[in-house]
Amino acid sequence: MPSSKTIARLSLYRRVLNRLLEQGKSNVFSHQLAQHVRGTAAQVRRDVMAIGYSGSPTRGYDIEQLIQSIGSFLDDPAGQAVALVGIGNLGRALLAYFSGRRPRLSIVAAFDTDPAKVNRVIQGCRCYPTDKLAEVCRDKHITVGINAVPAGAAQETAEAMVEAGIVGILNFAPIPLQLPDEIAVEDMDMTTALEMVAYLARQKSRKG
Amino acid sequence: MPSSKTIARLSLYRRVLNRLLEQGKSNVFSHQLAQHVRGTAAQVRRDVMAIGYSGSPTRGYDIEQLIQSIGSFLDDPAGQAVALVGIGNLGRALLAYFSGRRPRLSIVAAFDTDPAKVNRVIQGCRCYPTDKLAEVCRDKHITVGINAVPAGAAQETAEAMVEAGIVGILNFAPIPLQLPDEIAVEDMDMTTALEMVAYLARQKSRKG
DNA sequence: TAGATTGTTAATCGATTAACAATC
DNA sequence: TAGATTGTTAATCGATTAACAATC
Repeated sequence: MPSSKTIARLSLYRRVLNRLLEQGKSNVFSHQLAQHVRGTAAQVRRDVMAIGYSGSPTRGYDIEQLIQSIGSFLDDPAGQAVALVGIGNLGRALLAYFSGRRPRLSIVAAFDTDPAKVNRVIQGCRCYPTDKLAEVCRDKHITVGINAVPAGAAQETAEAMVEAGIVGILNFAPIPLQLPDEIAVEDMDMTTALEMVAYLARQKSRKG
Repeated sequence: MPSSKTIARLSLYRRVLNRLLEQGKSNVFSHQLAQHVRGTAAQVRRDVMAIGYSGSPTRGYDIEQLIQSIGSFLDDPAGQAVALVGIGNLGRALLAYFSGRRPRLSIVAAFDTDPAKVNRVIQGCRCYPTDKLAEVCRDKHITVGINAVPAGAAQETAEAMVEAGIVGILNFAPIPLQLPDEIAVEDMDMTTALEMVAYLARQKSRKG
């Protein structure tokens, strides 16, 4: 049972490895991979060991095999269906990112309360009215949700998601949701991230 | 010199405190604030101590004073101007979030290579062609940038930002940027976040 | 005063770093 | 074989937790 940080790094490794594969490379050393992800070689080795894959002292890691190891660790073999709630600008950007791109983890339904937005197909994804959430989630076996509604509606939307059987929520609302502990919540806090980068930028420019 | 995690938590505390203030509350105990941010009371007390503010044993923290303490710690008194590069769906969502909302940290210019998008005003923010980046950043004293361009253009865009004098970048590209250490970079990795929430959801539903 | 909370110190826990033997 | 890298173990570092005195 690796830590959630290890999970996050594995996800990133996989994307970098896929790009290296596209560039025609077949193997990679821990320090090379570390450089691409702004990490350390020891960290990479620990993470790879955690999923039970082994490298070779002279060739490092076989990229294709490592990608497959990460996949069999991170991905649900049966696939996981994702619901997006909130079809504003952010929602549409998320549809472009996650609709139909990856077979094992893909947005299969979008929801909004605005009647003008429903019953359309955006980025290949069908849009439904939010009050059909429970019904559609049941029919499509959706277990993961993305909450991209305005701040004021975020808490009640999240509760409706839980009601609909969703057990993991990617949350874009600027304030943490109050949900039962059985629900996995990951906050994408853009305000905090911007304030942090602004603070760190000021510290850096003071030094330099 | 608090850790970057402390910085992130302070940013979140401030938003929660502002909402409590709107609800008419004037003071808050560490465990109450902790509950709102899914943290611990001890953590809250440590963070507050780190910025030199003190509470009272009987009344906890004065909300208005604590907000002000956090502000004088996090915010640049002179304000920091932010540039957004990439006016797609994501960029427009970011403009809605960050354009003109907060006087001390606000997007003051947006950039895109698409001629159809420039020389307009979106969410009160003027749009420029990307090749004017250096010029506009100099004129408007911009030190912070948001990178919201498509993945393929992310690295060269980030380099142009650095060239233009930007020292802190909020990055939405799915692969880490290769930049000098003097630049503060914060990654908003939506792919990792979604994969992580999907993984954790599966673990939770296995248990339950 | 009694009671709950705060700030502070000591103990614990986990993660990172460093050192080293094993391997191709 | 020589050399660089891997996997493993011990040492260090930092952060969290627990215990306690100070305070309103």
